[in-house]
Amino acid sequence: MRIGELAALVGVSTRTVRHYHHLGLLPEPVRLANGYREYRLRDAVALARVRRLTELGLSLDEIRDVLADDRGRELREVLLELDADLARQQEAIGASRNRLAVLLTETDLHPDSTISPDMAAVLRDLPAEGSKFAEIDRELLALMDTVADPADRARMLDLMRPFTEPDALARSHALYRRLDELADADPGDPRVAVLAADLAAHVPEEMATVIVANLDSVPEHLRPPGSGPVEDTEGRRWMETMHAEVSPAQVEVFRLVMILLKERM
Amino acid sequence: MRIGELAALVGVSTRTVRHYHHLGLLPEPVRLANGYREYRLRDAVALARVRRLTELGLSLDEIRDVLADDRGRELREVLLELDADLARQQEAIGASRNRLAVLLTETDLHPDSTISPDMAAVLRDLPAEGSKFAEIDRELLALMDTVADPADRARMLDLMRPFTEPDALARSHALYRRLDELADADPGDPRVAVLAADLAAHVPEEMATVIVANLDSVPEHLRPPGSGPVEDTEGRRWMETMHAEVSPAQVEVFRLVMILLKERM
DNA sequence: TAGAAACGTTGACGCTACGACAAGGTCAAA
DNA sequence: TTTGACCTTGTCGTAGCGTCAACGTTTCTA
Repeated sequence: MRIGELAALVGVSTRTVRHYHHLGLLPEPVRLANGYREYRLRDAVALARVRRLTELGLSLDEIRDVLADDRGRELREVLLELDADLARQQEAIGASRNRLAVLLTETDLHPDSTISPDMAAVLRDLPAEGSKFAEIDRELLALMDTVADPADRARMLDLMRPFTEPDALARSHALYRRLDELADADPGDPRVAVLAADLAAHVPEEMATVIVANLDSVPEHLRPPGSGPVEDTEGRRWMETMHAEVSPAQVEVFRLVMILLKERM
Repeated sequence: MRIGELAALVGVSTRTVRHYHHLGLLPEPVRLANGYREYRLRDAVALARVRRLTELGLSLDEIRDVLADDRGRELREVLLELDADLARQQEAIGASRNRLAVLLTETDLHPDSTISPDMAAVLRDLPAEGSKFAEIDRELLALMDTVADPADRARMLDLMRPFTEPDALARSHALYRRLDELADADPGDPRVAVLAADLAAHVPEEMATVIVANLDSVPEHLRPPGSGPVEDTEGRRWMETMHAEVSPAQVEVFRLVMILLKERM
């Protein structure tokens, strides 16, 4: 029997047979005078054995180990491990399909599959309307939605709910507009302190708690207890990471908001 | 934001980020004077988007297509296809686990996982007892068990059942011994025709039917209607492929058996 | 009997989605 | 000043073969 017949008999390619020779999974048979490999029935049996094991999901390395240790509980252990692995895969696939099912039912409304439907609803209720800072908030929300784990995500959605009510929404946009107006202002501008107070008042109790609890993720220069105007570079760089050009006055607003929220606790 | 922060924020390695740049999944951000990449929030959002899609099981190529065509039913089609694919995988894994479960309960009795438990039982009932031809039959059975599809496998097991009865077994071994005895005999030996007749008589009706129906898988020189002794090389090479050294007399026995089975129809 | 088609041989590169180096340059703290 | 934690590009490795390339052998056909 030559390599093509053998391969056809067992249902693999000749390349596969040679590959198994190369890895030592299948002994090299005798060669004819012309250099062709000459196989016998036992080779077909051995090859079929290897195939069965691969179809069970064993890696070729594992198969080599099994064939080496030949017979014994070694195989049993490998199979048990394999079964556990397959169980995990099944779970993972099931989870993926669940997410897919949700996406597929919602994808007509929101063709962006990279955010959850719940968050998509929130984002729809919080339009940016041309404000740079509103856009930042939207991006932050989208990011946290994809990055946070499900529990945090649910918590965050809870926190955002108050902002989707109509009059809260109107107030938000007024505040965004006042922030945008400070683009060319000085940090000492009288509007800064007023806006900071209004912003802090606009933050619901629960969200304020969360913000204060996470103050250490805010750069040093924006954090209370600090006094005096923010040094330009540091806080500004952080804010600009958030994608927009930020003026010193705007940076100062956020520093004051942080202080006010902290004091409210 | 530098690459390390970005990666940590989204939960991937820096290598992954650079890989996505290389594949064009993520735009290269501006470089600082020192050559470092400087990221902004939008990059984190984009990266998180890619991650979501990979976690859904899309390949990076598919993601690039989705991002290029951006928005639209394109994505929906990909997701539907993906879901079908995952369903297939689930089925395949389920089938594997079923086979594994069977194997794991039977593996104590038969530590060879490459043959089905049913066939293992048949092989246990058909010991070779030192006969070369019995060994060939065993190997053929093992091979067909791993290569054939389930329906054929079940059919084959049915066909083999008569041979596992005690007195059929005894008769089989007597015949195997007589075959072995012809190792050095001449094709014209008087025992040849007698043994062929006894062998043919030993084959149950159903199996004879199957053999005759598949005569075309038997090499030319062993097939009826032929007369006169088999030409040495062809049939012999085929028999030897079956792993044992075969004498011309033994080859002739099989040729006669084929003729007798055909006549019986 | 010649040529083509269908086999066989070895060797090398390609594919996925990065991980793990190497061999450097940059930057902040000790 | 040195150490350590970053950053840069580039290359090799992974699993299980598919798919050439470049060549020799066998077999069928005109």
